[in-house]
Amino acid sequence: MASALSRRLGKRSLLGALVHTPNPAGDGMLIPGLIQAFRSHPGKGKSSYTVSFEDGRFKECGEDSIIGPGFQSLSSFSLIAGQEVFLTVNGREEVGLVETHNKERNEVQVHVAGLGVRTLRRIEELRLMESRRSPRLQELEREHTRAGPPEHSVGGTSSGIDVPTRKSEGVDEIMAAMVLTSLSCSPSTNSTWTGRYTLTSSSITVAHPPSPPNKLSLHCPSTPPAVLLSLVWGISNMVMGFRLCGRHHYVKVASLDRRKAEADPSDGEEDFYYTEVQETSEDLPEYSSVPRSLSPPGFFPQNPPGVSPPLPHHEEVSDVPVSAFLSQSAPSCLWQVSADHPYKVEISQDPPVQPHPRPPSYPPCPSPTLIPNPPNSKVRGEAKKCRKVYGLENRSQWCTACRWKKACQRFHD
DNA sequence: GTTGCCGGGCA
DNA sequence: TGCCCGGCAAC
Ligand SMILES: [Zn+2]
Repeated sequence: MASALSRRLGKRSLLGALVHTPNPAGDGMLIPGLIQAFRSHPGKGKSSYTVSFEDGRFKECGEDSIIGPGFQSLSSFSLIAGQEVFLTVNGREEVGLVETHNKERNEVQVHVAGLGVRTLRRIEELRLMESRRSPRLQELEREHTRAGPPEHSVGGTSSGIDVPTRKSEGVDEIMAAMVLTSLSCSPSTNSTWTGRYTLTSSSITVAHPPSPPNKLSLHCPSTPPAVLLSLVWGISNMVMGFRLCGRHHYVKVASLDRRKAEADPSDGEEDFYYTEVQETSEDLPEYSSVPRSLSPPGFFPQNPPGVSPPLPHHEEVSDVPVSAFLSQSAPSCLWQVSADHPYKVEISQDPPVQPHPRPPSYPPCPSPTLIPNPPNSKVRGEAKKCRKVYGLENRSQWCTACRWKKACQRFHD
């Protein structure tokens, strides 16, 4: 493989799913949003999700206040007048506005302006999202759900990491979560990579609540800890900015083979690769060094430039983006960061303060570092391997790989 | 020379 | 898949 750099990591999840939640403004309207982050509360048996709204706000929602595939059904909610809903009228999908909702009798009066009619429906017949499929199929599907148990538990008390077995209409673009806790580095053989980062874990751990100093655990032997600067995500990738050895690094982590992961959900994992996309030198205030164009336009209009989409840590709407805190230590809870956004990642020429693109002198950085190795260079691991440890005469004590003259399994570098 | 291990062969 | 080894590059 060209980049020689792929790692399996991450759990597929609901991240990126289009859902509806009660408007944080409190007007009772159910408004659309995207699942941005997921958090499990170990021991509590409940999960909460960070939902972003079209106006750029964020809210952390309990799973029982979210409507959508893999979450609650609309039936358990009260609709207020003015709520936009979709319904099937004479075999065609129409959009209408709720006028009244009688919960006891399960009657919702909907005004379908397009047809100039008012109709009385049960709430089960209403949808918050436009269907892409034919209403006929919708009806059939509804018959099915009525007849049998749901495919997966979406009950309000369900706990743990629920991975949907089905994706939502219009949101079949659910992308796997991008998650990682730590990176280690070793020589690279690819020119676009300025280092080889090996994911050593499969989750991104973000302390809760995030608090400075933001530290990213880089499992790079004999390097100082890296300081996380930013997490910015795109359609199928995430750019992580961190400072190490006095330099700023931007590593793009992207989904490698999504289709494969889709086809094999039992696997529960997905391939990602990551690439260093930018490196600048120090002297920048933190959070000011994120490539600006990385901020998702559109969906996060209020993001201050240079700040990643937040991982809110409050129950209420969070207007202030919060940077992530990555820690090697066991976190109290786990965030998974969505890697799915409707925009393209472009790496901007983020102008560092200092005008020279490559100053002749870098601050000293211990080795191994994230500095690139010459392409195609083959580096021998530091660690002593079975052969050396046990000696030729004790070949029987070697690990199998060593016995077979393969890469040692017992003593990793 | 020694060590680590890739790539290939064989059963 | 398990096993072995030629050969090469890093030390
Ligand atoms: Zn070994």
